[in-house]
Amino acid sequence: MADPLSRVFSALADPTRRDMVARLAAADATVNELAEPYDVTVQAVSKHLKVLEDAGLVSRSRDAQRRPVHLEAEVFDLMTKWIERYRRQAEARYQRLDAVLEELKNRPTDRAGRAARADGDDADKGAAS
Amino acid sequence: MADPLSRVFSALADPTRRDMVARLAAADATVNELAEPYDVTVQAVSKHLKVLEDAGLVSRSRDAQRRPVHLEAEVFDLMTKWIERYRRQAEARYQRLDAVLEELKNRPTDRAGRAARADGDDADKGAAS
DNA sequence: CTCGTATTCAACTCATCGGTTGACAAGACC
DNA sequence: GGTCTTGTCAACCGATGAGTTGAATACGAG
Repeated sequence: MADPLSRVFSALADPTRRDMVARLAAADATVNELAEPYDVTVQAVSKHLKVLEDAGLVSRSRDAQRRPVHLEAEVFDLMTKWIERYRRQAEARYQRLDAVLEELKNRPTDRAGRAARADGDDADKGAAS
Repeated sequence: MADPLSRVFSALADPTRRDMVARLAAADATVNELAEPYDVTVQAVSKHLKVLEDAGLVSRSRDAQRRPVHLEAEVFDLMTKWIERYRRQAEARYQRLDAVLEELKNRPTDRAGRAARADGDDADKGAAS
């Protein structure tokens, strides 16, 4: 799964990982500190951190044998941008719903869907698996 | 995987699904229309739609044997709220980084991480797997 | 050098995911 | 009533994910 957006979304699709991010938003922490509240092994948490790190959500520095984990908030922008784009688009479409209905009335032989098309903006194309 | 947030994130973790959402933002579409650009079977696309529907991102009405698919933009808010919350928190923390460093200087015997803690806001708690 | 602590690596299990093929249900069309 | 179209359901397959245990690495403290 190469693309960054997929990595970020799927990293946050796990409640444990989301909780870690929430805690890291408050303060940096070591692996052991992070692991403490959950009843899974430290190894499992280490794996979760690797996922978050691969997604760019988190970075680790080095302090003796400790590896403090730090939240990288910038990556959030990647998601918010994607989301906001299509949310706005969908909402705009909702706003002019009456206009669409109007156009459908004018061509009753045509099937739905087709009519409203053609203003399509096909970003993210070719990203299909 | 019960919780709604996980469902939404993981639904959007797939590029094909994300592309469908992008196209649905422009216009409603039938399953076959949606399937056309991808070189997978219609059944696969039907499955993808089920995932999106379970996440609440999409709804289907009935028009004879067709099932027009419609994007439900409201669910996006769930994500944006979550994201914005922790992004803001993390950025605020970044802003007052110098203050934190100051405090660390005052207690040089204490280990990092510990010091910055205790202002923690532990939302989403109990959501851990 | 040895010991304890913090973290990761390796190998394994089990469940879920994305995809397939094949059969089936529901309507429109003749 | 047949048949074509649209869509879903069921069973299966290979890959990946989240978890485990057990061993290895890296470093600081005696």
